[in-house]
Amino acid sequence: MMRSVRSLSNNRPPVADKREAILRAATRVFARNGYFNSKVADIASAAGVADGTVYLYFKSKEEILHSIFDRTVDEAVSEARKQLEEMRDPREKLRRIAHLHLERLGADRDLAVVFQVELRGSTKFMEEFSAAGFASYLGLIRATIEEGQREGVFRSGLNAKVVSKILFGALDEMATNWILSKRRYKLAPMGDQVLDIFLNGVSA
Amino acid sequence: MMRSVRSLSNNRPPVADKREAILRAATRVFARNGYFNSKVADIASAAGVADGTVYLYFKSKEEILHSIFDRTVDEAVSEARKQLEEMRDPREKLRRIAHLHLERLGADRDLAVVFQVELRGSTKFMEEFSAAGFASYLGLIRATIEEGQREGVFRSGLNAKVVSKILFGALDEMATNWILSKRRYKLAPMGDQVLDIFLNGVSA
Amino acid sequence: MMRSVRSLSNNRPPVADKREAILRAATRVFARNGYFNSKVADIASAAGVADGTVYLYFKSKEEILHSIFDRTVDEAVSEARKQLEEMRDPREKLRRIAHLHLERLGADRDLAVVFQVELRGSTKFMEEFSAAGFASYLGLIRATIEEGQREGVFRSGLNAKVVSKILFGALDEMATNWILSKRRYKLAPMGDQVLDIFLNGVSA
Amino acid sequence: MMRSVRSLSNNRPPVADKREAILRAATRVFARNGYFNSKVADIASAAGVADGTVYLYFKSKEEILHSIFDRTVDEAVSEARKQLEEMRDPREKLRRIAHLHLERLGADRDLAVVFQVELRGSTKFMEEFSAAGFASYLGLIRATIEEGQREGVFRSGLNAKVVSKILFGALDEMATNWILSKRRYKLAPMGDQVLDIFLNGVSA
DNA sequence: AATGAATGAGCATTCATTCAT
DNA sequence: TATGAATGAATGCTCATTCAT
Repeated sequence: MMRSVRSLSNNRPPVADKREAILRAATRVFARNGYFNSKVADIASAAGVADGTVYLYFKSKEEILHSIFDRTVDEAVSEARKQLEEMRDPREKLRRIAHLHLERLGADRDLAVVFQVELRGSTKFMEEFSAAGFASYLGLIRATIEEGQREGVFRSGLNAKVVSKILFGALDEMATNWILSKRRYKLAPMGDQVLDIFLNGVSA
Repeated sequence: MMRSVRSLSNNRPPVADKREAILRAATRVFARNGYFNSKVADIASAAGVADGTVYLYFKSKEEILHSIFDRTVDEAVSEARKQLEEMRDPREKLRRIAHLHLERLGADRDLAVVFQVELRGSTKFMEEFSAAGFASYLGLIRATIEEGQREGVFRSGLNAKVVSKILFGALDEMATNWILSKRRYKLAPMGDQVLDIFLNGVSA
Repeated sequence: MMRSVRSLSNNRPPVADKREAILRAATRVFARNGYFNSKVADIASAAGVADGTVYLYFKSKEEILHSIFDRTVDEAVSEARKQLEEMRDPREKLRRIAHLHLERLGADRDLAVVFQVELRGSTKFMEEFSAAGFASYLGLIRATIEEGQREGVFRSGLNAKVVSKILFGALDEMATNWILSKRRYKLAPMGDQVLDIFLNGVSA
Repeated sequence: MMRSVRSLSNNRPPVADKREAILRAATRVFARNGYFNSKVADIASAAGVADGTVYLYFKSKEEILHSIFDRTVDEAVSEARKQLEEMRDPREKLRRIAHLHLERLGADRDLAVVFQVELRGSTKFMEEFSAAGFASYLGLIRATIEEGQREGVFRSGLNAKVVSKILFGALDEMATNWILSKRRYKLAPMGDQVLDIFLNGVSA
């Protein structure tokens, strides 16, 4: 009986706890030193575990980087999907996507650095990156644009795939510049200026 | 004797020759293996010089990467400035900038890979990157936009700095996607689609 | 309840069971991967116990190797002693020793690999090896030879100690070659050829 | 001209010198600590070179061990071949082989330890070992025995292959015991006792 | 007794950089 | 200028062993 109670309340802590701690520590360490200059030992000590423990949860240093990406994109996509469900206006949907995008990165500078800088540093990763979650994220934008085209809100002559990249690229650049800027400002509001121009540009 | 003949018939300064050869070799090597996985010995052998010779022209491996960037941006900016001089319409100027941007990267895939992928992999570099030539490039776009605003062609309510980043971000994303895509297509024409939306979006 | 039932129906001491299982598993694992490349975790899983359990029966990985040796030599020596008791002719005794020696190794290739290869890889072990059971094994041979000398069957001018090493070395080489050979043949019969020459060589 | 003179007198020193030094140092280090417990850093420092230098001459730690073996066996075989050339009596030839065998190992205890102990510690190596130089060494003994059989000096009923292993095994055991023994004695003279019995055993 | 998660010491190898020639 | 042999600092990962449960 004790066991079943414990099982319910204490099922993943020992595992999930450490995995989480390592992921969080790695985000911090990668953001500060860069992926290649970060030592696994740094991550371990930042996470409060022994070096070897890292390898109980991740196969390699590279897998840690991948996991940060995967987890974040998965969360972002599913959160966005959920919020978009109850919305109708494609313009509003794009605004929401942009807002969520910048909000999430703006809320965690370390995560933003990893996404905007560290994840870009290898073609190999960029390719997998492109193949996996990134595609589903771009697909979300694209579907909304096509939806708007069907509804006659956006110009139908545009290539939705290219258009979605334009929006993504603009948002991505906002995030990158925000990271590099010394002056601190809020990232999320930049989305409005991007959307203003973008929607104006694509509207029918 | 062979040597003296070669000296006579070969007017290019041997120094510039080798510097150039190393830079070109490094672009190729970085593009294929990634910066961190590229060995200085690989670059040297690809350039046809001894390992140590690399250090007669560059202080370090990192400086080679910087030099690739600097040389290209300097050329790009001065070429753009030259061409823009004889133009009046801000819209046409932006079209020209976009075209030159994508034309240059589209003409040299290795260079494009270095610019879109390898140069992004370190915050440190991104910061210097931002500080140096990149700023002057963004400044070029920004000046053109402000010019358009003064002439009443572009909406005056827009923040020219942000607007220039949006355009850059969109073009940048086109370049990155082009590199990662397996299907081969021409990069430069993508500029038209970007400009269509962008100009539509910012026009008064 | 299950447990008590199992306890009742299972007369073999659980301790000896596991110790045996670990020893057997280790012989297999060492033979296949070599001592240094074998992980304690492999042995544990091959034995069907948890990693930590191994340390309830053995102080260290090295002690497992020693135990394999000790158990086998002890068995071999006592079995040989027992069989020799009822024999008189020193020549027949040596034949029996050789036969038992090769029979035992020939019956268990994994054990043979551990004896002929893995046990040789450390001076430290070789020294203890020499000191312990090995000495008693060589002593058995030597005593038989001295016996033969006293009886006038073997030449009395020979140094029994050296002679016993010669016989052991020849048998040992048969075993090593048998392991390394790709072609499968029976090991035990090789003993006859060794004894033929050996006895011929030492006979008075 | 200078060059050709230098080439003649100074062709390998810088290379051969260091390769030699590393090989010698490795023999010493392996003999004292065992192969698996020897660090490449130990070998390097014992050889008076930097760690990295070791890898300019050897691909890996394992290759160093192989090289020690190869060099020694090659030398031993060619030296033996040379000396046997001018001899006729097969019995004398075997005496010479045994003498050279034990003489060489007896003259360099470290080398002997590597040969008798360290080289035995891995099936993988033992197999290559068997395949390469070792085979040619055994072949030398075997050829001499067959020669003796043709001349009617040795019993023709014996399997020369097995007989050669018996002799090798006996000599090998002398060497191993010599290493393990605390009491210091000369190794080479043991060969006479082995040959006494062996020749007696195989003679027609 | 048994478990297996956690530990952390240990190490072969790489490679940017130097410098004697 | 050019060379390339030599350097040695740097680190991801393994795995024997421990110990709380």
